[in-house]
Amino acid sequence: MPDSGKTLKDVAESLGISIATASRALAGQERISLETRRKVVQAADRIGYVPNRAARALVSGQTGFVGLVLPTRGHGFEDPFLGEFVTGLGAGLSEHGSDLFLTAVPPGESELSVVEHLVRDGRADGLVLARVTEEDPRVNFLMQRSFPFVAHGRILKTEAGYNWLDTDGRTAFIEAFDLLYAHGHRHFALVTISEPMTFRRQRLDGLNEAIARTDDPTVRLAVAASPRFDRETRAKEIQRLLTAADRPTAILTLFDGLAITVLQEAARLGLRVPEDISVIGFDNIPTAEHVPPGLTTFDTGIHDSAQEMAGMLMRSLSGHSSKPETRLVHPRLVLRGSHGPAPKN
Amino acid sequence: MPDSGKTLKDVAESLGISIATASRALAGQERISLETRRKVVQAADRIGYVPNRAARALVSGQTGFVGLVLPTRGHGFEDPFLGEFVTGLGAGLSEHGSDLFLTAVPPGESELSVVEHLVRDGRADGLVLARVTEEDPRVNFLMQRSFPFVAHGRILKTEAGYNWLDTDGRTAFIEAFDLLYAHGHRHFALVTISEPMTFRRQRLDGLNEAIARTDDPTVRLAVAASPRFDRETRAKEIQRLLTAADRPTAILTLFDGLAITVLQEAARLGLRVPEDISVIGFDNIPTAEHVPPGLTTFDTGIHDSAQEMAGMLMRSLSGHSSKPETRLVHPRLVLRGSHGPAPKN
DNA sequence: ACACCATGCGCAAACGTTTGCATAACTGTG
DNA sequence: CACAGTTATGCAAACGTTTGCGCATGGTGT
Repeated sequence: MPDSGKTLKDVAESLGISIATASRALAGQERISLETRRKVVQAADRIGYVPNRAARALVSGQTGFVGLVLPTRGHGFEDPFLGEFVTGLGAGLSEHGSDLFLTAVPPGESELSVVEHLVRDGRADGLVLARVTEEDPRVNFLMQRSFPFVAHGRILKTEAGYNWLDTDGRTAFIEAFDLLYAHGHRHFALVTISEPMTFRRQRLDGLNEAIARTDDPTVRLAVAASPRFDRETRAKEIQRLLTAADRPTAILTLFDGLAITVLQEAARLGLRVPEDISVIGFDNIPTAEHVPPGLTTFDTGIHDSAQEMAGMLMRSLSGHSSKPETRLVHPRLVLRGSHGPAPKN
Repeated sequence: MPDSGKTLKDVAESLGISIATASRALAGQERISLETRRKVVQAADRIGYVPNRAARALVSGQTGFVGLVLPTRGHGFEDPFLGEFVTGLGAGLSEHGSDLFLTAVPPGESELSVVEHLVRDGRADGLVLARVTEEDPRVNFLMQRSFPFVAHGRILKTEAGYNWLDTDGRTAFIEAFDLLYAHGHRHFALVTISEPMTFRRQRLDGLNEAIARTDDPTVRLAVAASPRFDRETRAKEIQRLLTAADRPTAILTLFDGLAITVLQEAARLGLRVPEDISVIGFDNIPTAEHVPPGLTTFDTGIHDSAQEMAGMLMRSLSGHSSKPETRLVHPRLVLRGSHGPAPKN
């Protein structure tokens, strides 16, 4: 309630001019004498006038806000991803004078309904979507309403038609496989999640593609999937993998969190990394550097990606380019200690 | 521009009633016949009416937004702290129907000027402050304008007078010291930062208090400080500490990031942890669990704290309690492998 | 001298709500 | 049946801005 309340009216009155003139003078574009413009700017500065966002939004339809919908996944970020992502976006948006707002999805509700609500109440000029699923209803909804947005990740069907930036998990997994294959590994495993996230499919595709390309019938692949945030079954699945009679020697994982669990379970079972098994992660979270023997993984440069996404969205907001932009980012392989030659036996 | 645009007027017209009546029916408080209320709610639902935030904000002065000012500290979160903090706030605010927005501080500008601007343009109903410094100008500015806010951390002078939640670093450091002292350590070091953050002072005070209380003249304390985000001089300072003739056997650090650097430098110098030196961190970041030999540290429950801060702010917004709330959270000591008995010599 | 145009400014409407006040309709009482 | 009291509804102002339009003013061309 402590409305500071210096309005355009105050500025105008202090100069004996009309509100309209003051508004135009500050806008800077309209036909206004240089003289008055100078005076108005000066007066505004002296009085401490700051334009009211709500009023401006009401008439212009532009809020200066970009929204990000966050699932409330129990406590905090299971995903270290989000921290970098949010600051990257914030940095990118601030370059264009916009702010980022987060809205948490209440436990009961669906992400889609939250997005629908957001679009309708005019809270945001544009939206950012993270964690796109294969048939993400949010993407389809926003495209249909032609509401400006940018997504991290692709849906299956349409690769264009909207602004997206994605990590090229396919080629990354090919690279990882080739590395391990070159090290003599023939018995692989993939630790993945059960949810239908597009990146899961992409990486699996890459892996299968690489395997097919070797045309080597001795190559085998086991898969262990568990719900993304279910630590318990995750650990169980990995144990199953590591204690199987035909234990794999090379383990690819969908993201570092899974790889770290693999390292832990391996340690518990007395398996040495990388002598007995090689493990490769994805994302290069901070812990990857410190968990022994150092996790070989892919750096996705998520901060910069998010910043670029902000730019994509702002461009599509300003209406300059009506064509959607798309960008595929190639992650960088970070070699550490968790991979090595296949054990001989 | 794709303004969905179902307004109150649409709802009213579809029922042949006035806008005012429709508004009141949806507000739910006013004297309205149960009959019309039912009809209006139903019509609104059918049409897909969602109240326009900007218009509502303009007249009511309430935006439904709470702001958080983020320093853009190079790339991403140097601070794992912020990730948890942001989601905690988001969760807490969503319970009350508010959203959190982040505004990054542009490189040139000061945090204070951003805050001033925020307060004036009516973007937010309230503000959240993080990383409070000893004489934080933001706190003083907001108190003086009696703008609703809640801060994580205290300024030096006033401990009441505004809503704050703080981690009790003083008693935590006493606890840490006592633990190490009981293990026979007599030669201590504190690795800290150069910035005048209040929590730095609090923890140092705690440490000095604990030392004084032993009344043991053989206890010594060395201090190594470096700029918070300057990795290089940080490493140098720590090296200096570890290679000194009278190398300390127990090292307390202001936060886990510093502790991890200590562990790294110790490893590089061939020092064993905890046999040669004990190291204790603060914050219990995810990496703490995985960095060998496991970092003994304090868990601050920052997610829950942030969520509670959201509650404090919302209460002060609703004007229920005009008195500021304050809360001191005691961090929980997490025992891992990085501390042990003092080496004999 | 006239018409004409460019320039600089003001008036007032509009954006979609909320809300104080007036008014209409209804209820019960004498 | 009149009156007061209650209840439900409508009218219109207000929030602070932007912007289309019109109106002066003064300069330029013929």
